[in-house]
Amino acid sequence: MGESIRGLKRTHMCAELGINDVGKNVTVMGWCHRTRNLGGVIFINIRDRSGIIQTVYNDESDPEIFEKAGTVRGEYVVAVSGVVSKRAPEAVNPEMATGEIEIIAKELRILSSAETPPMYIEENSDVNEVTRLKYRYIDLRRPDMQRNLMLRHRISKIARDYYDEKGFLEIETPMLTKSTPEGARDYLIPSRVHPGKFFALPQSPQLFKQLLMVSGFDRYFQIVKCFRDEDLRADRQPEFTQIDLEMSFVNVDDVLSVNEEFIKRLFKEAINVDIETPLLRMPYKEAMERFGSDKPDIRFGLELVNVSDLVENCGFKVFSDAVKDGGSVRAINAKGCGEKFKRKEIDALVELVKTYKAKGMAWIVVEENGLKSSITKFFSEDEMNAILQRVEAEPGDLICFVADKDQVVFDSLGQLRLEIARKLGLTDSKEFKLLWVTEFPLLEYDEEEKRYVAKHHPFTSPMDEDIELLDTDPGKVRAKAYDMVLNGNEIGGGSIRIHSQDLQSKMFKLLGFSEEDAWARFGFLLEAFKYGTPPHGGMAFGLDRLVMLMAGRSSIRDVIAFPKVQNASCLMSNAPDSVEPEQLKELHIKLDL
RNA sequence: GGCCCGGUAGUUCAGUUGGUUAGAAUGCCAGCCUGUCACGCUGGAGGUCGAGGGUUCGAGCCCCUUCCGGGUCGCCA
Repeated sequence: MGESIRGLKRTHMCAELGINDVGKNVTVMGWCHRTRNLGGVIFINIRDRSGIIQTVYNDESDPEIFEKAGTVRGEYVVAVSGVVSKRAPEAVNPEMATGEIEIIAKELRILSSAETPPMYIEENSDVNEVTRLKYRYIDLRRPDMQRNLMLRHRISKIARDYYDEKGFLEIETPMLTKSTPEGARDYLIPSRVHPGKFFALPQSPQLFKQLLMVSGFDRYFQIVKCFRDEDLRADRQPEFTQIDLEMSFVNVDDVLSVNEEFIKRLFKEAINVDIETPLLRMPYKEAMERFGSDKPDIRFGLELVNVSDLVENCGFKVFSDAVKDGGSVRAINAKGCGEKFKRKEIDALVELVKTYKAKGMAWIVVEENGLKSSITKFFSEDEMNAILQRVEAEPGDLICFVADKDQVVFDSLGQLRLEIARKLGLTDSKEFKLLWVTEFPLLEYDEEEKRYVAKHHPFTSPMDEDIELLDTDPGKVRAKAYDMVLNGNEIGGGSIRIHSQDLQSKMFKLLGFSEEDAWARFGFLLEAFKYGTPPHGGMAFGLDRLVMLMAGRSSIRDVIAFPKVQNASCLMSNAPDSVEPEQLKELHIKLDL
């Protein structure tokens, strides 16, 4: 049981106080961060979300309050009234924001006692994530977690202000929507009123925001939860938040410029980082060829080099066959790594590329007086020299090759490039390199389903100059689609949408939907498009990822108050959980486990 | 669904070739201490070694199964 707060009013947050407040009577309230009992004097550090301040209790001057202070334990919630006083010069704590002052306590109330917490309340504590998430409310007391969520708030606030100023309206779209089988798995919600029928939680407000364009709202945005029932990753949660927006009467340039200005302003106002605009724009094809990724990390080089033409007729069948089978052979020159990396580390890189379906990785260590490699014997001296020249090899370098289908080569070397950069310490989380990746392919061929699927979504507009290819070579069609990429992370993406019915029908046909299928799934949108549709397009930012990167974290769980763990459950609330048979009966659901 | 890593005191970890009563630090409790700030000193309590089974004279350690967590591949229009 705690004491009453009656008669006390908080005057300041702990860390608001400073040297200018000396002499003032103040009241602070917060958690006991730490106590130091020296026998005749007790110090209690009080913590709230602003920070920490030291309060002092003296046996001689006030025995009653001193005795009470002696009973205070960690994480007790207390209210302290007293006088702000300047610390003696030798007692100043330069490590502390409020280290020049302290509160000489006149009144102490214990508002709530506390059991010993299951973890330390301190910056960057490396407590097991199970404990952190089970007791998330305590984990969130840690100063770094509080900063993360305060940064998240600030980012949302800046987004609202910015888009509001640019004429965007925040309009809510439904959470109970219709399942659309394309794309990610939906979270389903059974309908009590309609036995056997289900709502789906939105994977994104895509269709609704397009309808808002049909309605003439012209510019829409929303900070909105989205849901995807897929497996989790360090940067993927089943429920996540997007800054979602859509604009009418625009082309690609219009969308990119309004959003890169947002990012510029966001970085400046939230974390005081200057971003140069306009951002670099790189076509998808170039990103793949140079970086092996559609979300290239351009903080460092280590670019891919195509050596296919040099090895097409060489004696090393792995290389020559790859080229003859329509694939390629590409290399990364890991500068200086021939000297730095031990044989074991190189073997680990070989294992890494195998994860991405490469059958292996050939490598050459360039030494002062020769080459160390198992593949040199397959090449003539001229061939080898041409390769070394192409990759600009110098003594000390490690040259890594992958030969395979282009997609495998890109995937594996793209990941290899990131791994080498990490090992070399080239990825500074305080450095922010942004770019747009543009001209994505409209379609991807799905080997399993034996048909084309939309790379972005089926409403994405093809590029005007490629429309004719829709009939002849759909795989080559580029889309008016774009991603914003930050340090190798996709932080946002969008497209100009199709607003002509003819083109939309053609799209559905390409994707293998019959007219009936298309209408069954997206009829309300197609119907709407009949009644006057402006050209429109938009994008969405992944708020969680954006906050994560701006906070310098490597998991989005660190910027989400109550995240799910890898099996999509909540360790704190134990959701999802079973329900009463009556609830299922009402929903007309029988379990088949 | 696959692969990799992890689970030992409240917390973070150590634990040798399988061998006595499973240790350290920190936290917690008690006592002492009037300027500390990760206060200090002294003492104390605290363990289902994730769970189950097996091998063995003997298992924290070896084997099998399983649960939990993390990373990742697949998946994520």
